[in-house]
Amino acid sequence: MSEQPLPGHDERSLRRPRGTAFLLAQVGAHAAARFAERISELGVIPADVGLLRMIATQPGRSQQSVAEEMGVVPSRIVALVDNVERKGLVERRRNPQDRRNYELHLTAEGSRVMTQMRRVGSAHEADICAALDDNQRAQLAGLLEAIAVQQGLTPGIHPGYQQPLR
Amino acid sequence: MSEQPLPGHDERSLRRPRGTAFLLAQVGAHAAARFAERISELGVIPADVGLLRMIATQPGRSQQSVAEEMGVVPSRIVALVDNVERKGLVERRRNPQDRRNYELHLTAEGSRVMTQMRRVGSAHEADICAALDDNQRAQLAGLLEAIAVQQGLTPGIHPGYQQPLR
DNA sequence: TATTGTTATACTCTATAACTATA
DNA sequence: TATAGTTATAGAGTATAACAATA
Repeated sequence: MSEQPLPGHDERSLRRPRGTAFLLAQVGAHAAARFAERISELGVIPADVGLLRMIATQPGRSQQSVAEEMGVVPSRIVALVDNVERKGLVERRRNPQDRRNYELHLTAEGSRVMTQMRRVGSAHEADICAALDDNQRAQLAGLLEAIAVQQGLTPGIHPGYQQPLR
Repeated sequence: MSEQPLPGHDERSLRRPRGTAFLLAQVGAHAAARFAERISELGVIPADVGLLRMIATQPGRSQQSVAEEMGVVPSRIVALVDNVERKGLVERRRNPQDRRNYELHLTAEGSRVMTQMRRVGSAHEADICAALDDNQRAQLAGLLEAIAVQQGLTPGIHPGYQQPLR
């Protein structure tokens, strides 16, 4: 093959063509994967985190309201809640006013996990940004924030997990 | 909906706790999703892209070598190659020297798609970075590059697609 | 015996739609 | 009839391990 005189050592030319958007996706996926790794020590998975946070922020919410905010179909919430309920982090309480729906509440254990999650989050933050000084971290946050706003991203929601990627 | 005391207007307090790492994952996932959307017009999916690029860069590679570089199991490459072969973008040619393996080559159509992919990539880049001026884009690229290097990420490889996220 | 690629199998994740129980 | 939640089903994606052909 005469078209590739340099089989593997031209990393410079391999790296340059990739733009900022690719780098963003790559580093973002890495950050998400490392986060998943870290929280696995708490016995939870990324899919649990958003749900737990929503319940912590607004205890007593219904599954429907969670589904709507997450942008997923209600039947999926069933499995999600089953998951965290099985782990003893959340309980379903019948709403006495309208016995069709449940109120979702954190258990004591669930609250404990949420507290630990904040510690894990800080450690994760420090890990991912280890290459940057304080000034650079603020810069990065500002740039990302600008993109997020301009792209119309919802502040707390990570859409990555329900994307088909087909 | 009889919502909680502060249904949605405490976005500030919802946004702040999320650190730079979360923002990175969120924006990165968004960039990946938008990219997937764009290339779907070319009839390819993100999983195809890395493979096509590797074959374009080093025509004639074997499935094994691709599997190794991608960090996935060889049996998965079978389905991946089946995919792009079915689309008429890649062909398997028996290696006459060692008939156990295949040489992977782009077809004419495959080359055409790769060319269009570069255009799509530029448009995508412009879209994602629309909020930033040239100076800021360079800044962002530099910061991300620093993180990527420090975290030991392989330049051309996007690990996000094979992560279980459990 | 080792290597390249393939197939068989099983498991997870997810969406759709039918179903139940309450209203 | 409408709504909250559930279950049944089917389809995609993926990993593991057994397998065939070739070396």
